[in-house]
Formats: sequence, C-alpha cells, structure tokens
Amino acid sequence: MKLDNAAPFDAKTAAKQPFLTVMRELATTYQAFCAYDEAHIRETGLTSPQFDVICTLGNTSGMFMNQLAEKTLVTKGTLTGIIDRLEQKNLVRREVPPENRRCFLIVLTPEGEALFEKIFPVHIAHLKERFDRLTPDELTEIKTALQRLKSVFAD
Amino acid sequence: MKLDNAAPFDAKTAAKQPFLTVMRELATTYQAFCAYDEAHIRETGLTSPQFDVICTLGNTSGMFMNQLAEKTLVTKGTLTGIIDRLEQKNLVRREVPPENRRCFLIVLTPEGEALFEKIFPVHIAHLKERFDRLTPDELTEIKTALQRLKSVFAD
DNA sequence: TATTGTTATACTCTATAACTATA
DNA sequence: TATAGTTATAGAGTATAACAATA
Repeated sequence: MKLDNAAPFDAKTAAKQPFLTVMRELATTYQAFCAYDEAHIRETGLTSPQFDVICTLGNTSGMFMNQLAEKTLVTKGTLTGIIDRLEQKNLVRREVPPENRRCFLIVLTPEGEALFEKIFPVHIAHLKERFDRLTPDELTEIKTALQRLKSVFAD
Repeated sequence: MKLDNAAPFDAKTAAKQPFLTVMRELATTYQAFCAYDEAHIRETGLTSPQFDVICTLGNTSGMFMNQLAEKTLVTKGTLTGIIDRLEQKNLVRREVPPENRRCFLIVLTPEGEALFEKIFPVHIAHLKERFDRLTPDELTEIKTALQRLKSVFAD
C-alpha cells in the first residue's frame, strides 16, 4: 500500500497522526532505493527474483528447493518456475543427490558463477556509491531507527 | 533485491561494509510492514494496487487516468487493467468529460465510496495499533533517519 | 502533430491445491 | 504416512509498442 496518495492524508490529518508520516517515509524511502536498485538489476537481463536466486546461490555449494524458497521468500511452486527459467538460461542446474532422490540440489552452472562474479561486486559498488554519502554516525542512527521500527511489526 | 540471503554477506563482510546492514534493515523492515499491511488488505478482496487506487480516489471528485497512473506509480497500460477489474467489481466508473473526450475521469461509484469509507479508517486503525508502540520521540527520530536515507537516492 | 487511453503481445510472478515419487 | 518438488489452474501485474480517437 502506497498510502502516499490517499487524499485523507493532508497536512492536518498527518499532524494529528504523526505515524502516517513515518509510514509514508518508509514506503517512499524503500521505493527510492528499489528504483535505484532494480534499474541496475534489469540491465543484467534478470528479473529481481531471478537475481535474488543467483545471489543466494553465489559462493555456496548449492541449496535445496525448500531452503531456497525459504530464503527468497517465494513459495515452492513459484520457485519451480523461477528455476525453470534460470535453467533455460543455463545459469543453474538441478542435481539429484543419490542419498535422497526426492530433493534437487540447485547449483550455479559455470555460466551462472561467471555471471554472479561479474555482476555481484558491480552491483554492490553501485549501491555503495550512494550509501557513501552518509557518514558512519548517520549509518548507525539509521540502522538503529530501522531496527526499532521493525520491532513493532514482529509478532 | 533481497540481499539478505547472499552468501557473501557474512558478518565479516558486513563489518567492513556497514551500509550492507542498513540496506538489509531497510528491506526487512519494509517487508515486515508489508506483511502486516497486505494481510489486512487481502481481507478486503482487493489486491494492493486496487486498494491503492481506491484510497487515492477516496475523498476526491475523480482523477484522470494519467494522474492516477502517476500517483500510483503504474504505467497507463497497467492502470487500464486495474481500472477494468475495479469496474467489473462496480467500485469505480469511467466518466467522459464533455470538454475533452480523450480523457476519462475515474470516479468511485457509491459502492466504491461505501467500501472506501468502510475499510479505510479500519485499515488506518489497524496500522496505528502497531505504531502506537513507539513514543513520539522515537517516531520523530525514525522519520528523520528515513528522510536522510531517502535523500541519498534522490537524483 | 501531440495527447489520452486502449489494445496487443508476451512474460513473470503469485497463490492454492492436487499430484507423483521417494522415504 | 510424511516429505520434496512438480503440475494444473487461474489471476494479476509488468513493459513495450502499435493504435484509435480527439485536440
């Protein structure tokens, strides 16, 4: 919900409900980050979920579908499709472990690893470029503020 | 990108690159908020973009497709589909202004207004419930921190 | 010619539930 | 019976570009 727009959120209402402003700031800050982040991801020819899978598999010896689904926060059915498409692009491979043939170990192919090693550091550098505009103290304050905010949504 | 998962993000790396921690906190905080927010939205029978449109139109006298697209951050082609589905549900209506018949004024129907008036305050109350766990000072600090963070992504 | 919005195309992701094969 | 993953189903959103109607 991008509550930014709702007409009832005029200045008068916001003044009475300061939390609305915080909510909007969270949403717009995340959106600003994502716009910057995703524009760069799209240049790799991958979608965000695909990029997420490649990054999750990078520097590991592989992961099972269920682990991967949990890490990337998609359901197993959805992950099947994502892995299918990455397999078509020759970036990952399904390996059947002999000891449990119910599972697949998802592994980066050499092409997948090459892509990971090519794009990952570049992407991090691209992000760092902006975060470097903050001082160490500011980074600490922001981190603390976010942790406090997150804590109210923990069940 | 949910960089939370990437294996290279071990504690050692994070210590050298404190911004990675901030990035993760932003993503996980937003995700925690969204999980709470969207679970409640889904109970209305609307998707997030649909709910967003209803909230944007609430308490206005209508909006043109292009305005609405800009406000809700979707392209005009995508918005056409969203409005189509809201029209099927009898929640919005396309009106043709006589002075410019190229445009459509998108307006809430009585059913749409009734829904808005029913769900909007309840949704706000649902959110407020959690934000009330923060003190006024904390809210201010968080707001300031988010604004500072957002500023580095402004072009 | 420029603008508003629709349509066409094609893909990706989403959730849910039934299903297969293995354990 | 339980688990791992696939498949089936159905929908929703996404981008892009070509298009029609109007200005």
